[in-house]
Amino acid sequence: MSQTVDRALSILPLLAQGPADLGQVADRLGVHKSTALRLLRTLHEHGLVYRQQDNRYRLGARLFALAQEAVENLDMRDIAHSHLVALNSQCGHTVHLAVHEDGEVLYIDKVESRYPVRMYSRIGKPVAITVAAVAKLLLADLPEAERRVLAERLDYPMYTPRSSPNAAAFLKELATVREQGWATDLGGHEESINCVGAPIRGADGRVVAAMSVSAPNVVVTAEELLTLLPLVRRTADAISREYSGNTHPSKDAS
Amino acid sequence: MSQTVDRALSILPLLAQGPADLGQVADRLGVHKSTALRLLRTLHEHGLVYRQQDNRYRLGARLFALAQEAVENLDMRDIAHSHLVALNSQCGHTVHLAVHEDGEVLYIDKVESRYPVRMYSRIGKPVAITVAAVAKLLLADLPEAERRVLAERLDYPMYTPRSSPNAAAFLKELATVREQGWATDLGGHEESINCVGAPIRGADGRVVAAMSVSAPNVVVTAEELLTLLPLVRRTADAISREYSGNTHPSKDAS
DNA sequence: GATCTCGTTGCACTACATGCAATGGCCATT
DNA sequence: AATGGCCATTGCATGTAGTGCAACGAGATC
Repeated sequence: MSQTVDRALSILPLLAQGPADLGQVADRLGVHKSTALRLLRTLHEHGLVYRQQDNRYRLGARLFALAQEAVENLDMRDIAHSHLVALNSQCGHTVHLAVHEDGEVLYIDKVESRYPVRMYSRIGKPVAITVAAVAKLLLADLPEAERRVLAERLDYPMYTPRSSPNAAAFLKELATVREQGWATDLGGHEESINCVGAPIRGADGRVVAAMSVSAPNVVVTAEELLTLLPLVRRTADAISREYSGNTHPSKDAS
Repeated sequence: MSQTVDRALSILPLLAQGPADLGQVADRLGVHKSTALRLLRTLHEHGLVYRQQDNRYRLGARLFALAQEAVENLDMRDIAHSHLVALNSQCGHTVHLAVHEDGEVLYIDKVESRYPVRMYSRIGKPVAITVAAVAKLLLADLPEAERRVLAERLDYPMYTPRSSPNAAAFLKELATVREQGWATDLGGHEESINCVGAPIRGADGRVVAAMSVSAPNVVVTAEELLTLLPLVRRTADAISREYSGNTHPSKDAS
């Protein structure tokens, strides 16, 4: 909508691939060097790009600060975290929390076996949207039309023989998930990893987040993991209730 | 330099504090609502902001993706990582790698005791620049003038009684570090945590990064930790050599 | 059902971003 | 050393594109 801003922001994914000098940026943007220079300067002032000694530009530190702050200020993460930790201490396995956003699914919290460390290492990396239990939960709740469009748009990489191979199979899987109110990923992403997940709903009943418990085959079989389902669902429901209670607690803060 | 982009980018830190609606954004930007709308739309198209159901905006997923990619593409991190892991496996303690960028110091890698997991949890959070060993190393190598200006600009929070209290003390500390070629943080940030660090230098001898080993008092005393200094320095030097060898290995990649 | 609030849109205006061409610094080549 | 080429930088004239205004519409509130 805004040409100038559009151009400036297009520089970021470009630099994400690696450092580039002024000429390269100008070329790939299709603008004059002086224009590119101005845009880069503005990005630099805001700390989004950094200029290294050789005059090449790369992404800047402020980007991390923003990403960090963004995650920490998510209401959902705040509310859910203690529940996730509690669940983890009961079952010992890795617990994930994820949300859906514009066709992508991303983890916003993770509690790893025994080490209650917020690991953001996965954040930003696209979740395997066609196979992850949390992804199925989040997409299963989309309106029919939106779901179909999204399903057609996706790629269906065969991580393992059990990965959803195409849109039709995926939509069928989503229908099942929608019906039963929970989801699994039994070796669909990595052969030896199984997950059980449950949806977290807002006050209006729509799915706003999803959580899952993951464990490798060598620790517990898929059947054993499934016995955790009631516990997972109870945790998810508890988070749902707490979230519905105070969705916008800090609305007055200005 | 570019007004439009400047305004658009100013929205990001604003949203980092929490979700805001169109009116709030327009007010805090000092522009008309229609203008703010256009900027937000552009940011939205690039995935940097997300529009939630209640029409409030918050930071978007693409931000995480960018931050993630940025870290993974750092030459220094690539080169250093295996060395850090090796050091960790020898001494068992937490190992940090940090760089300096526009007056901020940030961790770009971390290897935690026994769990060779890339933890980005600290990335973005400002390093305690007045006390951390890696910060001292990076700032000590700045040109005289720049160092003074920066030192004056900083805040000097007293995390513990041993924190640098003011610019004068800090500059003196930096002089020492510069002289001896290594640095410590003995309970300056957290009472019970000690660190030893060494600089990583580019081909021209300038400090381009810094690394440190951290351990709590209860595991090893400060004296014992200091015995690791030769090992730390050797590791840092090894990284320096490797880095100097091929600073820009992928320059031909279009 | 009326009123208020907030997001949205079309439009006229001019401020601002753009491309050009010229300058200067840096490195490599002879 | 001197020269030529490359690249970042800058001032300026042009006109495009961003801006604010005002009117519209949807949704909530009483």
